[in-house]
Amino acid sequence: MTSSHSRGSSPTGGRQRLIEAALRIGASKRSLQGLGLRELAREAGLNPNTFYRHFSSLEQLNQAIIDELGRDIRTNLRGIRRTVQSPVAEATPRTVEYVFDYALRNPDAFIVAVRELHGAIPALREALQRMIDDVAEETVEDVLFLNIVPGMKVETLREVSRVVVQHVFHQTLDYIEQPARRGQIMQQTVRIIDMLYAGALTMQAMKVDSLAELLTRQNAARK
Amino acid sequence: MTSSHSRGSSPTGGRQRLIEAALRIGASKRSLQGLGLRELAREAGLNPNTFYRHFSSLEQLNQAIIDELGRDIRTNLRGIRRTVQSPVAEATPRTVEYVFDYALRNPDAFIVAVRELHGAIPALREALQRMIDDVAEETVEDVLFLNIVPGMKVETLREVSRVVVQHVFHQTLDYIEQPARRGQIMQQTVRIIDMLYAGALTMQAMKVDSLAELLTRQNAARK
DNA sequence: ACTTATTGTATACAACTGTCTACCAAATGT
DNA sequence: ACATTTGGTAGACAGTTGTATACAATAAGT
Repeated sequence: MTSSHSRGSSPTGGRQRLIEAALRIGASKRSLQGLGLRELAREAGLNPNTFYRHFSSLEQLNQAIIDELGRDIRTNLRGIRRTVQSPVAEATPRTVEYVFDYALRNPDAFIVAVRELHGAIPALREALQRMIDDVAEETVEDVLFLNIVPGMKVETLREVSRVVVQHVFHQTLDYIEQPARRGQIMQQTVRIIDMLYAGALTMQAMKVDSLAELLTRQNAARK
Repeated sequence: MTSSHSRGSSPTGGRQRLIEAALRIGASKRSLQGLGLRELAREAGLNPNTFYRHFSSLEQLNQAIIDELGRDIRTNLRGIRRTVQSPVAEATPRTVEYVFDYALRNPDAFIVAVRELHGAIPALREALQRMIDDVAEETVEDVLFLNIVPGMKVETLREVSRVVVQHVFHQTLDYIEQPARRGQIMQQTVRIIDMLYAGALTMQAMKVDSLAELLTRQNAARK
């Protein structure tokens, strides 16, 4: 021990250090519920018991991480709406670019978030799913405002946007972990999004409810 | 202990029981790497040391689960190809229906698989991703053979199919966990798939590379 | 200046963990 | 018939975990 009984050695405040340690371990080693109080304190460079000064249980730590993650991601993604209203044609690629870049600057948070979206802690899972739904709802508003897909039914738009947000969210993991393929991943992600909206638009314009109908309709028109 | 020192009480073979116990715990409590040898044996109703009769380490257990999951899911999904060649228009809904039904009969396996796809064990993650890619590749072949989306570039088809398989895979979780919404989930999933293929088809037919191009092209045609 | 929170540390303890060695019984090959 | 392999059990070991109690030092309130 370098300087025992002195608090000056930890100027950062233990609470934040513990949360960061949890994200670090959760991103690399195990999932959030697997981590132990002592392992946590060790990673944070603190005495095990210091944990109890800030949280009364591991569950509360999870709750704190939920809040931290939710607030962080939400506010940052909300910032995108304002910065990216540029030319409408560039809305999707700019947004995806922004999200990926943000993910790259907070890799641990994103890795843990994606991981826990399918993880074993229901509370965490639900909180993350709610966040995705919120972001999707904002996306719907943006798409409506920018009139990107004119005349599409709001309900359909909502369905599609949820899938889009979920897909982008998942793709951030590949983007983080495969530096060599980042350009390709971003390009493909944008293409997939465009295809989804294009398909929804086409199916509605042709007044069909399935791909099969669309094809027979087109075949009929061709003759 | 009911009948010690007699093997007749466990007719099922311990190895399988351990794997099943691992899936059960992995699906409900923690992620796979988090589980302990003793907890495992307890769940399986075996002596902790029996574990060593079948696996020399927890890593080997993971490997065994990978094989088990991979083989199981792969062979079952392959069976779909043969049973579902019916009317082409019904190919997608029938396939999705089959997959969801299969997931419903093996919920633990699917929960663990989806969870570990984004989990902390690289080997497991890669194996599952490879499985998804394989299934996507088979899907490509099927789509080509049934001529569902005539004249689409194979490379595009591959991209789209990967996303489709991944999406369906994720949706199985919601399908399992939300009995009340099953009808809706299935219907939405099929719709999303149709939209994706429809969008890819439309964009290629119109010779555009983005949604924005498609819209300007359509606007021009309308005048 | 004196009390009181707040934040951190040290020590102790029971419970649990992975692993080792030794023992047991049924199945199997020859 | 007998030795060997296979699948299961029992007990013991050191290390780790969560938690409780007691103590120290800085910060803040009055």
